[in-house]
Amino acid sequence: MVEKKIPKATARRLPLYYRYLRFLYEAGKERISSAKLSEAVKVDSATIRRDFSYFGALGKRGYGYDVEALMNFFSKTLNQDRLTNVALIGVGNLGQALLNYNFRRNNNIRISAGFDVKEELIGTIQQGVPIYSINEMVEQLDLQQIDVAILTVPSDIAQDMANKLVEGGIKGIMNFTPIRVTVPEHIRVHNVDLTNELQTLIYFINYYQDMENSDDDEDLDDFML
Amino acid sequence: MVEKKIPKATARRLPLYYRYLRFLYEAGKERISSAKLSEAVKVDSATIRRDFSYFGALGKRGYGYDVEALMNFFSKTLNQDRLTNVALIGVGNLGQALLNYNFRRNNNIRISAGFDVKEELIGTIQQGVPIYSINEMVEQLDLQQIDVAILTVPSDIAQDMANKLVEGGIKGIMNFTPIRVTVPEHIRVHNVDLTNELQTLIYFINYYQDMENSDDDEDLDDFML
DNA sequence: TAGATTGTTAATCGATTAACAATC
DNA sequence: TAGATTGTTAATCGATTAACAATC
Repeated sequence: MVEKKIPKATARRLPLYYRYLRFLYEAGKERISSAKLSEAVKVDSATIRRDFSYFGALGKRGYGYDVEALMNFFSKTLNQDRLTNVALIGVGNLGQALLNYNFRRNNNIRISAGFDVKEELIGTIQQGVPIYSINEMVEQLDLQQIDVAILTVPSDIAQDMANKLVEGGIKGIMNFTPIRVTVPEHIRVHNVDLTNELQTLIYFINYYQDMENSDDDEDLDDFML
Repeated sequence: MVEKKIPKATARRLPLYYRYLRFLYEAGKERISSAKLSEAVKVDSATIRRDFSYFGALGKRGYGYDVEALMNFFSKTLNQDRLTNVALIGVGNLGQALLNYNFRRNNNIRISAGFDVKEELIGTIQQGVPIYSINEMVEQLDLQQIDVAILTVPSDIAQDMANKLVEGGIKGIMNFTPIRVTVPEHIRVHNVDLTNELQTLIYFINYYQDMENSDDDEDLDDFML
C-alpha cells in the first residue's frame, strides 16, 4: 500500500531522482549521499532527505543511500514495472511532435492511440501509432483501457474534448491548450502552457534588466524563476 | 520604472490574465470583476486582486476593472509592444515541432533562428526560419541580438550548448532537456521536462487509485496536482 | 443612499532549509 | 572509536485565501 500525504512538490521531483539514480547505476556507482545527489539534481540536500523520508527510512546514517536499492524503490513507486498507454487528442503541429518524441527514453510511457477530425489522418498510422476519428474516442479509450490523455487540440474545442475524455473514463489529462478546462474533481489535470511559460521567462528577463538600471539592485534573486 | 518584488507565482499568472482580457476585449466587454475573472481563469478571486495590487490600484471599488485599460496595462508589462526574437537550439523532433508551432498566436514572440549540427539542415530554411551551424551560434546570437533560447538538444550536449549560449550573451534559457544545466547566476533558466511532467501526472493517478482502495479515503485533495 | 467590489489585513497553508541529535 | 551522513526538529519563507473596512 502506498504511503499517504506525499506533497505535490515532492512528487514532481521523484522522476528527477529516479533518472539520476539510473544514471548512477549504469555508471556502476553503489552508494550516493544526499549532498552528492544535491549537486547533480540541483535540489537542496535537506529537501532531498525530507523527500525520501516520506517513503520511510531509505538510507543508512553515515553511509548514504544504496543506489540500486533506491533506484528499484523509485522504479516501483513510479510504476516503471508496467507500461502506461497514453492517448493523444489532436494530431496537429504539437501533437505530431509529441508523437515523434513519444516519451521513449527509457520510461514506460507510450502514446498508443491518436485521435483527430482530419479525414486524411483517420485510419493512418503515424510514427507507429494508429489515428482514430474523434467520434470513436469514447469507445476506443474504454476499449483500450487508456487512463491518460494528452490534449493538443485548438483552444475552441478544448472543453468539448475534455468532456469526451471524461466520458471515456480518463483519469488524467495533460493539457497543452491555454484553456483551463473544467472536469469532475477526481480527474487530474496538468496544464503545460508553452506560450505562457515562454512569456513568463521573457517577463523576468526584462524585469531583471529594468532592476539593474534602477536605483537599487539588491534582492535580485527574488526574481529568479 | 518597473515595480519591485513581483512574486514568481504572480508573474506566472500574468500571461493567463492578459490572454483572457484580450478575449473579453474582443468580445466587447467593458468591465470585469475579480469574481468573474476567477471563474474563467480558475484562480481564486482574492489571489487575482492580490496579484493586480502588486502593480498598483488598477480597479475601481464597487465597479471592478476596466477591460481595455487593464489589457493595455498588461500588454505593456508583458512587453507585447515589441517583438522578442528567440533562438532554437537543436532542430530535432521537439525542435521541429516548436518551429512549426512558433508561439504564433497573437503574442509577440517568434523563433527567428535555429541551430543544429546536421549538415543537411544547415543553410536551409525550416518553417520560414533559417538554420545555422552550431559553430556560428555565439556569433549569430550576438549579431542578431537574441536574448532567449529554447534548448531542445540531446541530453549529453545540453551543458555544452548552455555554455555556448552564455558565451553568446543569452539572458534566458527555456530548457526542454532533463539535464539541470549550470549557468551564471544572472541567467534565468526555466526547465520544461515533458517526460517528467507526464510521469508525475501518472504517479498521482495511480497514487489516488491506491488511496481509493485503501482503508481511509479522506484528504483526497491533498494529492491534486 | 444602497449595493457592489476593491485593496489589504490577518490567518493559514505548504515548501524549503539550517542545524543537529541519532546512529551507522 | 572517529567520521560521516541520515532523519527530523524548528525556523523561515513564500503563496493562498477568508474576511472586511474602504470607497466607488
